[in-house]
Amino acid sequence: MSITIKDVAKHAGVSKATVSRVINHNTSVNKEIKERVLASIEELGYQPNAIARSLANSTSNVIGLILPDIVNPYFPALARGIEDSAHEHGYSLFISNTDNNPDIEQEYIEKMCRQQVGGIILISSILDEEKVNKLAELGVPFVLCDRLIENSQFDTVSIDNYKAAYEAVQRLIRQGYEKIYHLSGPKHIQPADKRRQAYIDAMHEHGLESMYQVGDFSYKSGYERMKSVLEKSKISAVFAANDLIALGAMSAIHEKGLTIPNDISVIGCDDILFAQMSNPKLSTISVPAYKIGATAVKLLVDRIKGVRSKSKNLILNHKFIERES
Amino acid sequence: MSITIKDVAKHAGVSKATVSRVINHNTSVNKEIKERVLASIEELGYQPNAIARSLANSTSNVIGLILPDIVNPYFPALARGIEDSAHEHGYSLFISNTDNNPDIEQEYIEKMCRQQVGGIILISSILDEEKVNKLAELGVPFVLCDRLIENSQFDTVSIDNYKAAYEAVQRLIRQGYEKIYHLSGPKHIQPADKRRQAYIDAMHEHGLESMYQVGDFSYKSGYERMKSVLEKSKISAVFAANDLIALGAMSAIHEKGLTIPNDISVIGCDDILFAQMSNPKLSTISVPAYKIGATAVKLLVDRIKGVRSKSKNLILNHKFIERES
DNA sequence: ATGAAAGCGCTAACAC
DNA sequence: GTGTTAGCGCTTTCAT
Repeated sequence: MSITIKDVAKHAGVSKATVSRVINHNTSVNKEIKERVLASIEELGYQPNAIARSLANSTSNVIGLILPDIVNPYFPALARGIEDSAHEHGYSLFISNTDNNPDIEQEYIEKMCRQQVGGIILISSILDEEKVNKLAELGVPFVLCDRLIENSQFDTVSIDNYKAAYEAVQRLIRQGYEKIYHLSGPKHIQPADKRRQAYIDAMHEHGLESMYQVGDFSYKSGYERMKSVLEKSKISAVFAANDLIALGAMSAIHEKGLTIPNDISVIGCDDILFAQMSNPKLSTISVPAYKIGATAVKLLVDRIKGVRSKSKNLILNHKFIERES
Repeated sequence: MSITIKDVAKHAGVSKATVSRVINHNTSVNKEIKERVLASIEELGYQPNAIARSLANSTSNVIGLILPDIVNPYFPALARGIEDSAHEHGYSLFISNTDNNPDIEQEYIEKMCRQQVGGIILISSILDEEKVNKLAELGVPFVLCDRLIENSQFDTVSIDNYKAAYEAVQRLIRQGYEKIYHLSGPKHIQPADKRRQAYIDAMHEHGLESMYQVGDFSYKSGYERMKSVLEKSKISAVFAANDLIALGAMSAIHEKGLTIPNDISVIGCDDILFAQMSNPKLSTISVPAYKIGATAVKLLVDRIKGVRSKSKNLILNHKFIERES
């Protein structure tokens, strides 16, 4: 068995309560005693048991992260931002992948509640008002990232997906492209919906015809859709809903013997690690994933500590990155 | 406040112990009573408090994962394998990134111990006998992945890095390449050391001169080293210690106006997601990261449950993937 | 400022 | 087979 607060108390010749007071440095304790306790802690190598603490406090220094899939290259940076910031604030981090399955998502939320996490950062599969209301009943603070519902009682962090996509399409149009195809993301995944709508609006507002196809946020999906598009239509540019799709499209374009950007220009979204490693290097909308994560933790910690009660909806800045595609 | 075991006991007209017995279904309880308790649990929506459970058991259904950096594309698949398998076995997962900093690593290990994790999966920065012995004193089960020290008291999972690299180099030699350069990984990172040694041995055993440079496991490092190599030496093939380095090297080669594999052939190691997305697609040694993760959890869970006491050192199979580079 | 004692929600002897 | 009781290690009234 390991050293407990009782051992320290005995060793320092004080009560458990006093030891507790010095390790939580909130209430004041006699300086001399404090030092004696500190010395005992040092000497015995005492480490407070976080579990016991959590039970007594009915909350823990743990936050939960629930996301679709850490293997999707957009998420590692987000997760890293969350992890760094969490540890900075003294929290540990639980992580689970949902594969966008609402049932699994629900299961993990419950599991984390049983663990009495202090709060949860959720990148949800599907979110509607009803679901949000249910979450609120759980009594655990949530921060919603990327996929959110506006004006909920929860804090949220994201970029302005509509604006980002609109600007990107507008940029292509201004460069003279007219046959711009959109390889969209899945229906009902909020950023995909927003980016699609922005594309449609931008095209129509410039008197151009919109052409798009819904599909997965994956390389394979981008590759396959692009392949079929190339067989049917003559297009001059592609706006992909994310970089993975864009990379897949690039592969299909190369396979067809066409060159990028001379024959077809491609732009993506996210700015994942590989956007700068592709050949040619992918031009894309940079989404500050790391910062979104770090910011989400800040909001959550404030909320846990009760610093703030009004919900905050933060929109971080995106940036268009012009590279070679 | 939420529903506790006491509420359920009262509602079902039994003692807390009985409720505890039914939710842990180990000891036998009267079928009728059992159903009554189950009904009460259902009706009240009772969720056992994992924290209280952990305190009483002095262990938790949580395992910790400590790895260098989730943003490095090799690790997401590993982490995902661990997460899936952990949840399958009823465990939650803590995660922390060390950036290969031994002090941070130590800090996280201690933090997880304070959380009374059931066990820890460690991809360590630096591991020597002394350190391993210290870890053993902690009394928490560890499983070492990828970077390990043989014949320790811990379970380990990895591939045979020496063999994998040796085969890859041999393959190049058999194809007629002679001027094979090795872009190695950092010194003292075990897989990097093994791969480097295998390269050196393979070259010498075939009467060829070994040429290599140590560096980071990063794209940038691969790019820069390759650039300088191209200025000085005439080489015909590159064996990179990982895919990120290989991708960086490919970029430098393209920049120089050379083509792959005609002028220079490149092979990597890991088979990260992007190996199959590059242009040309990267030939590489496939490391079964997901499986390594899933296997590590299995070993750990067995160990936690005391199924096995002798340590196991598992070597999973790698596979050479011939693509276009 | 400090100590004694109750309690957080659960499990595990130990009795019956 | 079931209930009673004593913890697990910590925090937090409530006295002093």
